[in-house]
Amino acid sequence: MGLAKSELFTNDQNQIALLAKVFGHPARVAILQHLFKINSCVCGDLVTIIGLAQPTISQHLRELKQLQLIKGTIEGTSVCYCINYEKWTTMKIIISKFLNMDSNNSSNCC
Amino acid sequence: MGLAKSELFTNDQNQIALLAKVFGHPARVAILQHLFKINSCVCGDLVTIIGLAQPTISQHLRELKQLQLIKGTIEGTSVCYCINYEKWTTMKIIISKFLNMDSNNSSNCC
DNA sequence: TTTGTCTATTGCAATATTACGATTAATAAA
DNA sequence: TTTATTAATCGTAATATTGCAATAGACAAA
Repeated sequence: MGLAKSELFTNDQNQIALLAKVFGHPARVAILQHLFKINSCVCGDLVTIIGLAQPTISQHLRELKQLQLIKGTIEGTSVCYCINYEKWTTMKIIISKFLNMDSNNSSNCC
Repeated sequence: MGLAKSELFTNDQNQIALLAKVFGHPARVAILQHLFKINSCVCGDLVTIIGLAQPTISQHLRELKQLQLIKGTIEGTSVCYCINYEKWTTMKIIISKFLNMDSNNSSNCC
């Protein structure tokens, strides 16, 4: 079907999946890593840095923007992107909570 | 295309994406949460718990097994699944490192 | 052996994702 | 105004994902 049956799952489970999904492509990982590395806005040169076509990068940026993990500011003809640190922190709390499930119990039965 | 151009990215970026992808579906999130919750093997009742058809659950389990995040032990006619704590820890280190990129620099420019 | 139970696999339909060429929209510069 | 630059959107092709019915395979019990 290609469509997840999200009504079967809790809001928490759906939210974790939604956030994780955006990290599920190396281009979006690379974009985020670059934004953190330069620690300021990136205006335009992401296409050159990543190596994918401009519409493709634009599509990946839109997905990151939809989850508000990045912000875009219009600067003349170009657009400057940077990390939305507030949302990044919120996301990190949700994902970390999920990843640290093992801290309670760590006995392996098999 | 539907196919990521993984040759454009580093091994690190591809690995992060690959791991994140498996968490990008609420059913797999729910399966993992259940395995941690009961803290022992689950033999067979995952289909009842999740509410998806048996072949669908089997498919999700296979993806989790491929990344070795879970282990399956044959127990008579049924199969018992449990968390692979070692691999879980390895995965957690990789993802956490990625998520904590913001700890170095946290000044927002826009 | 036969029957029942449980899980994996196969095959397929519906939908999603990825990628990019072509185009559009917006602004800056000439 | 015209031209150039930059990014978003549209349209489309190729591939991936999700979900399930049907089937197969493995084992236990009768």
